[in-house]
Amino acid sequence: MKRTHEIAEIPEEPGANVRIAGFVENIKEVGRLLFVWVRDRTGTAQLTLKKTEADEELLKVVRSLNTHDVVSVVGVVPDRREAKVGMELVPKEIEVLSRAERLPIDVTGIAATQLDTRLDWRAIDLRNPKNLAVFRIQNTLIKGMTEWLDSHGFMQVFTPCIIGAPSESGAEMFEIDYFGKKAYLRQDPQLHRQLLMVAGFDRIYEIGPSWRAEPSHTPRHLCEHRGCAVELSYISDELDVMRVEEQLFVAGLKRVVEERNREIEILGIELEEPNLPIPELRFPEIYEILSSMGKEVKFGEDVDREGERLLSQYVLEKYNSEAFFINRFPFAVKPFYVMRVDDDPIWARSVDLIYRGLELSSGGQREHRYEKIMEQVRLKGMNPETVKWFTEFFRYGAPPHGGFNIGIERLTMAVVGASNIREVVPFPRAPERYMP
RNA sequence: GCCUGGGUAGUAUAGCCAGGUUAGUAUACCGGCCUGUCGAGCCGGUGACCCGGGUUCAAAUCCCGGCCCAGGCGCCA
Repeated sequence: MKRTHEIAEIPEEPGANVRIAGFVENIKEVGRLLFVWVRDRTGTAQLTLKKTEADEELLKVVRSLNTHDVVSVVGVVPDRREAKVGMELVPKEIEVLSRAERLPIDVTGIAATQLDTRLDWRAIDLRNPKNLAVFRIQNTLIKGMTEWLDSHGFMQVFTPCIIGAPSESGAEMFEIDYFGKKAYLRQDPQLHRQLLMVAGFDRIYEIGPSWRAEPSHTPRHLCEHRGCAVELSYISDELDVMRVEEQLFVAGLKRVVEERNREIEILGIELEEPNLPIPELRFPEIYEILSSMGKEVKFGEDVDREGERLLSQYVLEKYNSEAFFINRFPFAVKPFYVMRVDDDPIWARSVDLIYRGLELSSGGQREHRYEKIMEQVRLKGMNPETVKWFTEFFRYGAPPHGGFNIGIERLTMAVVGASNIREVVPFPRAPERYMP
């Protein structure tokens, strides 16, 4: 191997011999001394050479170094550590594994490069330790969530990404050629998850991508995003779904608070687990709340972005919570498969989770009664034939069920305080970007 | 898709409204100096007006078209 230790693992004892490897971060010459900073994913080490004492060959190598060259270094831990950047080593041997030209972007933050240019050079941009911190946090969120799901009886499954019929909702789908026939990339795995409830799988989750062919030019939309989608059976109503969702959500955040102090510090963010239960606001009361805040929304209509922000503010002031549920959306603005409130059917048992002013998920209770589903297909003005592949199954027994899909990038974005969702995707897909 | 703003060295910006000598600055890069730097410092150097058309004696600057970006809205995860 080209190394014996990652940089953070370099032992403290003077005289210890190690071999590390990483990118050259900086080279400085001060008087009779030469400093080389080498960084790997765990941290930075400073190589210190005294020009008067160092080996000629070694000096030659050091003088030839450029920042971002990839090197492997054999070195010794010195008696006295004076470097403030991290570990210090006296190098004995430096092997250059790869040479770097001048970087096309700034990764230090001194002349910070704009996001779009950074994304052109993403693999290099991702060398910025702040970016690594973002993905470590994302990884920890997912770990916290999947461990919670696994330990609460949920089974991970994978439903198809390629689907044969355009789905129910209004979102545009990417069309693909499927052996000469039209097929589509799913815009949500939700209908197939419901079919697994019909199958009696009972409690499932899926982490996977969805695609939207919407030319959305906003800091919070992607054409390709990933969700943690959960579906469960034998619920009494949508409140059972909310209780699962909030525990899952907190399990992810808790894990980050517990394990990612260093990354939280690198990013300079603040993070607290929300208290449970997460407050719930319902239609039509929401109209009154907004009205009291000076915003009038017509009865039966959805709230817009401004309304969403006002509700976030309301919840923060009244409940001191950064997260809240919106429940009982107007059926008019929701797809055919949601369950309406039987004795007040203009409202649906349809739930969004909002966190730090951002919509993280949609979900709720689904309609499992065949006649009701067909009635709602008609109410939405859909051709029953196009959804028959889905609806037919409900003639043969379906448990009451519900679920939700938490947008992983949205969640990550809110947690790390990113101003653009593309920051939290290694290689984001947006209307004008599909490379690299 | 609509609205607003923008595109100047590798990167980030000033200049544009009131068109006119070598297009300023920071950083990166190259060279030099400096007995411990840690966003090191100091000196010197290389390096740029998005593309196409138009107005004009003269265009980075004004006009038209295109491409691209940011933000807001819509839609949503």
